[in-house]
Amino acid sequence: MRISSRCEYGLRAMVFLAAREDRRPVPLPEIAAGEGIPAPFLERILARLRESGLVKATRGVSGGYQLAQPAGDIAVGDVVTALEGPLSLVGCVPDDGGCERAESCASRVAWRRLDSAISGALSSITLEDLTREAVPR
Amino acid sequence: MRISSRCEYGLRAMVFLAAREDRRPVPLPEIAAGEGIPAPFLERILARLRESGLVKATRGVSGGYQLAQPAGDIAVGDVVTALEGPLSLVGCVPDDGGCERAESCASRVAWRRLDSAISGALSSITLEDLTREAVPR
DNA sequence: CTAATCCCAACCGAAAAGGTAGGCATTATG
DNA sequence: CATAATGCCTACCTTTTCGGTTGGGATTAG
Repeated sequence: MRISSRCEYGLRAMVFLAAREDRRPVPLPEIAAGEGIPAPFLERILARLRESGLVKATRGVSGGYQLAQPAGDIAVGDVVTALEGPLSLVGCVPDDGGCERAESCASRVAWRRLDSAISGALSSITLEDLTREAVPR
Repeated sequence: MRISSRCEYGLRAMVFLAAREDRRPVPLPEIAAGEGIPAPFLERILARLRESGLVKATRGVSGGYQLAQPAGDIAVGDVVTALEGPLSLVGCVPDDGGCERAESCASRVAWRRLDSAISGALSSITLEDLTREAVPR
């Protein structure tokens, strides 16, 4: 089980934006260079984040991207969900997807516990938390 | 983030074996039919589980598969790891993979916490736990 | 006007997922 | 010994996803 590059890059970009205390838009090439992410790829990642309402973009000269909400209001899980789609480990978690065995399925118990462990971890960490923990160089 | 069918099937098969209190080998077609898994696919899944020492196989007539260890000694994480490979969310978790930013990387903090949440959940549930929780029909 | 910037659609190669087909090796049982 | 049930193995196939590129268009500050 591996986090996709898309998701990894996306979180890095969000943290990068969160670390910019000045609230002016940051141009994409600057994020890409700062984080070592291929620019065209990052562009599509930011498009998804924008569609999910996590960042807002300003076009034209001196435009760029900013967080759409305070860093403390954006959880890591919001970023992951925006980029990976809804977190669903198996078809029957969290909702039984029409599988008639679901109620008596022992395996499902395991996936549900895993699901809540993941959801808990991802929703409890905000971008603000991460910028505080980063060691400045 | 989704569990692969391979992994889902694998856990179901393991629980199926664990539920067999009689310790005689269970033929593959019986597992496949009982769990609704394509037999040739299940065969390759069981091969991996055997290579990892989680099940043992007996060939020939009246052969089949059995758990290689008591159900209480096999954690769900063992099954997942056997089928999915080592659980590594990103290249730098749990070990920095030569990334010189790793020490000061804010995102890594998030992945590490997620990693420990997942590892904790997967290692704390055994097959025995699951067979106890299953609702018999 | 022009250069910087975001926006968008199409394409591409590689890998993995999910599954199938067919044949070989082993062994309990009659 | 013959046979049928079983596990073991290799190769193949189709579809989807991943990671990324190309090329062009729309917007806007200076």
